[in-house]
Amino acid sequence: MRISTKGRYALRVMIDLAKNGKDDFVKLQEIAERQQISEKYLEGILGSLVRGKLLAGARGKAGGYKLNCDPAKCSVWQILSLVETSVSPVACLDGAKNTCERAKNCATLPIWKELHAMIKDYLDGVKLDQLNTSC
Amino acid sequence: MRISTKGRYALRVMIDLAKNGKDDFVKLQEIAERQQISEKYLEGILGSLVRGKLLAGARGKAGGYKLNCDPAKCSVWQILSLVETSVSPVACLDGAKNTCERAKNCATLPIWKELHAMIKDYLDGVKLDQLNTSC
DNA sequence: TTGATTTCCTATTGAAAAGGTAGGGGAAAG
DNA sequence: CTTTCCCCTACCTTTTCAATAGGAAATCAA
Repeated sequence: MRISTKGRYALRVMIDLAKNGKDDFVKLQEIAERQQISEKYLEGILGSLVRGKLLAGARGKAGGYKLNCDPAKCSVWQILSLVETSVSPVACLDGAKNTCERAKNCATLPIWKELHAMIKDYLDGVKLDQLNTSC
Repeated sequence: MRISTKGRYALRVMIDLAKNGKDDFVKLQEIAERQQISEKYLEGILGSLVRGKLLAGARGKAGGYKLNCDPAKCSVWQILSLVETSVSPVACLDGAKNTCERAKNCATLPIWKELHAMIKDYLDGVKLDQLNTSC
């Protein structure tokens, strides 16, 4: 998988909120400004994170976004899964079942499968609270 | 990194030649037919592998392509590096030095670096002769 | 030395995905 | 009634992917 801007932005925002949004809701505008990301673009990314329950969104005057997960349990993999269009190294591993007709006797498939598992395991092991939130 | 068709084709061809091209040169046409890949497209991929010394190419009547490396030493990583436009999970790790201005205090960079190292190590550990050349 | 064969090299094309931008309508909270 | 998220559609630009086209250069055999 190639990490797109969506994934990188999402991760940065989660780190930002782990640091700056402990109690109160933080406005989209504020996050966007601090992270130097277009408001409108970020809106879509935050929407995915809210739908995925990693963030809580609140409307109205004192509204905004807030962490909705334990930073010690929330993994990089979880975050990326919510915003990336694909999280596998090859397209044939994307869906629930492999639709490639070569799959049965594909000599390279086992490599991609193991690679995918490795990446998932690693990123699932890195939690939000292990990341340097001081910068 | 997302593995593109170039990378996957290259790997399949290397496996093919490890099996079918032990001594003689094998024609492009023959490889393309066996692997069901467009001749012209494959030509470019094979060119990269030749320039990278993993294959030997010979022109003329009895020409074609042949393995130019020890299958016990040639790794998947080596092959992919020659044909993929990028082999890192994020763009900022692509060049020799990181040109991202956020690099110095980027909280996420260490993750991408380690992820990249993991992927490289794994794929560098898988050699051509460990792959199932029977299918 | 001519002509067939086959790789080598460069350019071009077409389609899809990435990375946004713009706008508006609705719901909820204060 | 203002603020803010929420959700949707449409549009745009750039880059990458995948593939095609055409010819030059080398090899070898007759």
